[in-house]
Amino acid sequence: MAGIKDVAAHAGVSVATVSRVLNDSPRVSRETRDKVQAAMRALRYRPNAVARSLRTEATRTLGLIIGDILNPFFAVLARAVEDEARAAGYTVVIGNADERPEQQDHYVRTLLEQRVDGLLICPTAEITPLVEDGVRSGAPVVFLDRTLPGLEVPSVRADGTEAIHDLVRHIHRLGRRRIAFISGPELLSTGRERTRAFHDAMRACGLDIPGEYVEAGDFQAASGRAIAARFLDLPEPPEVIFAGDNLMALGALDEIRSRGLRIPDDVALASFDDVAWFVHLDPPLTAIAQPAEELGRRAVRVLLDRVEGRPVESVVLPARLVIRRSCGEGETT
Amino acid sequence: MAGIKDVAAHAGVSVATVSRVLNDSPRVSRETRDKVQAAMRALRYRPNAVARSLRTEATRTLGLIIGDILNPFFAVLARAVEDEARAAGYTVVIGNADERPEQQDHYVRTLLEQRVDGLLICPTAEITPLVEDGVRSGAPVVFLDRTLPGLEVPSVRADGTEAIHDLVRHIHRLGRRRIAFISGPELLSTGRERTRAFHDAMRACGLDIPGEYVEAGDFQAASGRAIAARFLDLPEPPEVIFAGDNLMALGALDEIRSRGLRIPDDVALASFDDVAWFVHLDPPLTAIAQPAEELGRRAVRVLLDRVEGRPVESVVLPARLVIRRSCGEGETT
DNA sequence: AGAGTGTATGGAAACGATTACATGATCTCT
DNA sequence: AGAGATCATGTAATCGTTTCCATACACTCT
Repeated sequence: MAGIKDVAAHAGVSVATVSRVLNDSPRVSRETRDKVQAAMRALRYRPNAVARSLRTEATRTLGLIIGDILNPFFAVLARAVEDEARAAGYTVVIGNADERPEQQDHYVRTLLEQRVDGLLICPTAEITPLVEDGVRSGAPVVFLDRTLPGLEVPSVRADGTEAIHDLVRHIHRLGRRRIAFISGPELLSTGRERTRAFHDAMRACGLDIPGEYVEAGDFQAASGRAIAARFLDLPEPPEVIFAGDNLMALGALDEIRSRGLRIPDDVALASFDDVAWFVHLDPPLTAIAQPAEELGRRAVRVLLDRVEGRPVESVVLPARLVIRRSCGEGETT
Repeated sequence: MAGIKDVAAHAGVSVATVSRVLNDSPRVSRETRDKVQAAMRALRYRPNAVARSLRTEATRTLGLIIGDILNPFFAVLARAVEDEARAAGYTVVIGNADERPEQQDHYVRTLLEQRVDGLLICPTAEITPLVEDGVRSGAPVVFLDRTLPGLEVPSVRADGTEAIHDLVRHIHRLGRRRIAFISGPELLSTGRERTRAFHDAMRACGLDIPGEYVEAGDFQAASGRAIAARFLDLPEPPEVIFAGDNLMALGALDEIRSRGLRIPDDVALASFDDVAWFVHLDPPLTAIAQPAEELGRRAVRVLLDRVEGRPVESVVLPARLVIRRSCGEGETT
């Protein structure tokens, strides 16, 4: 493949000059520029980004490590990150951690070796030595959606506390009292935060939470289904099941349906995470919507602030309750 | 950041030796290896993939350009591609063309400059000069899901013809005759193929297709809804609406619901593309499932065959009909 | 006319790895 | 014991850019 040298030879100038037109420096005359550009076209020249990156120590590439592309929440996040990055002239490499720490590590290693200019991580579970190391040695990292305690890393995330209070109040007003919660893993900041908010909200409404009414899943559909089954098998089953993310809500939905129970008459269902097609379910699912696109965009901006040496600040955006029909009707908000 | 030189100095050996342990060449003694590895750890050395790629002319990176991450079909595809590539020691960079030719071009340009070792493209619409150029100048490209006529490029795709015949027969057996089709864009090979198969299948069943019963959308939800609306406004509306992809099916579903029509009693609905949550709709949607994971995996293998100089062959996998309840019941297959 | 100021260009050294070739040491075989 | 093979290691060129510095020329100004 043609290189800058070939172009220079073809145009009868030096490589320095070619490089200058490549980076459109003003220090080059009209005619020379034309001559060089003609040569580039003639040779179908494509700049070699690898060589350029080696020299400039910048790849104009961002890494994004997410939990799972198949989870619509992350898909939306990824999409937003990509759009914002492209607008700023960056490419993004997406790594699918599949919620597994080793695989997350695989990607931080690879992306670091790839010398991405910045790294957006939705941390899976606990802090791994590799991540800690990377952060300490100054890699420009920003946490997205989830945080890791004990590390000085800026983060961009949604806070669902307020929305969870709204949800519990909404349910309470509809006259239901026995609410069970399928929580997320204790290891994830989002899991902890939601569990805590749920407890607080229940207390604020004067509601009781029997020990068997809270159980932790792993943010995957299967665990949601299994836990919902245990809830429904209880001598006094809950009137409402609240799932800590959209996949577990789906699992719970399956279990409820397979028992021939009606929603919301026999048992109500609500979900943290709103995804596009919840509205198509019957009944449409009441859910807590995180501002996913906004999170993605803001994360890129914060990361670029870090990369380009501007002061950075963490961002927390509120989630909001979207009332549909799966917890009952007859209320206007 | 520490480079190979620093490691060499720290370990008291030459850079060549360090490089050798890096690529674990057998030509290095036990003790030297240990010494070097110790130095690497001490300096937190991370090989610079950029430099390595420049020298070796290989990036161990694959590019994947898809229509839209938010479309679950592509998400599954992307996921499978990633998994297979990782297993083979490659990283993949995903580009979101958003079904826009300019954006697709943006990514082929970027990825080519990035010197990816191979490129998987789900071509958006017609052939652009850039793609044609790239292919002609020998870039290792494989088309995925869709093909582009007139270019000698291996492709991996699903063939829905048989499944569409099955669907039409299924509907016919249930006693419905008036079937309308929301087709995809004529410019896309998948759009053309499905339309053609639909016509053939109808003819084979001795069914008529009035001109107003076939209209082309753009594979996005909004167009599906608009077209479904026109179908339902016809003096003699169809008994079945068959959508050319999952997003348009969703649009059609919205329109049907908003008119208070029942599925399948008032009008039946079927979709090309099966996505995980169709099963959760009420009623669960009858659909044609493409072997998306398999397509993704095979595409990577074909691409790597090209990259690594083995003989390549295009792959066509059959899609299959998944009968649920949205076209009516009472049939066992 | 000579000094000073710009402007367009070229030469050559980096960037961080890989690798062909050279070298010296040790071993094996007759 | 010396020739040759094998082994561990080092030296230096190279990949395709960017960019610092030097240079040569054309102006302008006094």
